[in-house]
Amino acid sequence: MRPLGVRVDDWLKDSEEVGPSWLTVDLAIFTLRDDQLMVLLIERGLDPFNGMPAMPGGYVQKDETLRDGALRELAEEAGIDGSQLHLEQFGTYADPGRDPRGRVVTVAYLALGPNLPTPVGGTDAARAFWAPAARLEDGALRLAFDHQTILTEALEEVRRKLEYTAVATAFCGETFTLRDLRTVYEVIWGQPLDPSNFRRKVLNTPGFVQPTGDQWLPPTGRPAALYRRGHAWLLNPPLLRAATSGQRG
Amino acid sequence: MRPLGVRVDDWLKDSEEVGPSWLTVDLAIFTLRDDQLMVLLIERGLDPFNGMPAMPGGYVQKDETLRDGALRELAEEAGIDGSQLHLEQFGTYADPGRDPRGRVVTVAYLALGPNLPTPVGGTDAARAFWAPAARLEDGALRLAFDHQTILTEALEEVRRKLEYTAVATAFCGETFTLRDLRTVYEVIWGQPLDPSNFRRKVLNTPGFVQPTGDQWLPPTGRPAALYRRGHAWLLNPPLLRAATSGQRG
DNA sequence: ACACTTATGGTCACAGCAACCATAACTGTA
DNA sequence: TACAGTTATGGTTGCTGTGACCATAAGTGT
Repeated sequence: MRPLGVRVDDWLKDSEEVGPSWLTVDLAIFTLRDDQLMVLLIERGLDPFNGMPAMPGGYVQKDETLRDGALRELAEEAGIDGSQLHLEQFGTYADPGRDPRGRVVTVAYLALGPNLPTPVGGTDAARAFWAPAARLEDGALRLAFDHQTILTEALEEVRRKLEYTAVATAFCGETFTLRDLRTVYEVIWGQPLDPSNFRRKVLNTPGFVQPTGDQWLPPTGRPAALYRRGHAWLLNPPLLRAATSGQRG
Repeated sequence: MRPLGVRVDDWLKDSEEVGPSWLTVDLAIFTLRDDQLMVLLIERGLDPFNGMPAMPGGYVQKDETLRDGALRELAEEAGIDGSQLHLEQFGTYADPGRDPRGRVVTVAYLALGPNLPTPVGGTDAARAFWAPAARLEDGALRLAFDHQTILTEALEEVRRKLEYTAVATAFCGETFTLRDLRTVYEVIWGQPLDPSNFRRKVLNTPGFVQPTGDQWLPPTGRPAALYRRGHAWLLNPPLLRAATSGQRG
């Protein structure tokens, strides 16, 4: 092992309480396929947890920002060009016991995109595949490290952000119909929405979507107007889920 | 320098692209004093940036969780017992150039509490003091590292969370009047709110606050009922700012 | 008794919403 | 061509929550 290439405080040098750590990014990549919310997993090709499913991710290189690292891993492990999709940091996990190799800090990123391609095998990962996001919560999936926790929290973050931000458009292509956008909400929230009311709310929210002027001809039915993302990120008013069951708080 | 005490992947060992990093937590500590939102700063006692104001924080120790590290720094540098206040991770900053000593990753925590005490000088910090949060945005303050960026983002996070969560109660004591709670919103949003309407919204939001049955006698005026925090965290419906000026999105 | 202050409660007009119905514009088939 | 089927779009109605504003309650000190 080579010595550390960093200078540290005098106090730090004398202390045995602080040690170096390894910095990684892990990606919670969600997309919509066949009207289902899917999450990208890889099968680990190395110990620890060899053979187990895990989040795509890897070490952040020297002189690389977290975001750049996330984009690189997105390309390497999932074959996805990240410049087209929504990438957002959402949490950092560093519990001492989370990785048997030592103190490994992972910064988790949310990556959302429209109908992403079937992933090619990456460089490190033995295999990459889409799994229904619902599997994360029914306990039918056992993941490496604390990735089960991370992905569950990522999923909840997506659901919540759908209400208050325009993040739903990240699941649509460059242009999309209101039907496409509504399907995003319906699939992720797991409940049908009234087309007419949805339309009114979206169009009355300034900056949510912009009409392109073009139309899309469905296989059957009336043509639908096409839209693209607006400039707004925070939705005001928010597009709230009906407070049907459960607690409201 | 002692060798690393961690095992790493074969791939990692061979690579010069990945190096160790140092893990710190930095704290954005906000409180209300004299009807002003204040942020806690320390004056650095060490290079780099010796003598400059900075966020309280420090290295995370081995076998310590991020949260425990944040709580320890809260006690060491600010003399604050963190068990009573709201502590929440909100972002991680790791740009290669952010610290001249090398790759230092900092996980930023939001710490919110009611009228916190004037800080005693900490162990590392030369001096700790409260500064008006408004100073963060008027450019009158120059902070060490990227702390200016971090604190500005923290402030925006607080403002936003006020709308959608019950975080405002974190700025109040164990029990509080609706006037106290309203003052939190008024100070942080910088706009007056109608007492009557505020009352109705808060009481109609299930789980936001619970009446204690006790009263508080102000120096003048009618006694006010006392409340404590409710069980709800997400507010439904949210307590939205009036969409007066500016963009709504 | 009175003014002063603050908490609490109510009214009213209006905006946004859910539920529902109606129409438009395309497809394919008899 | 006529028609059913399908989907997008548009409108109506009753209800709920909101902002602006007014009224009352319950303390203080003079």
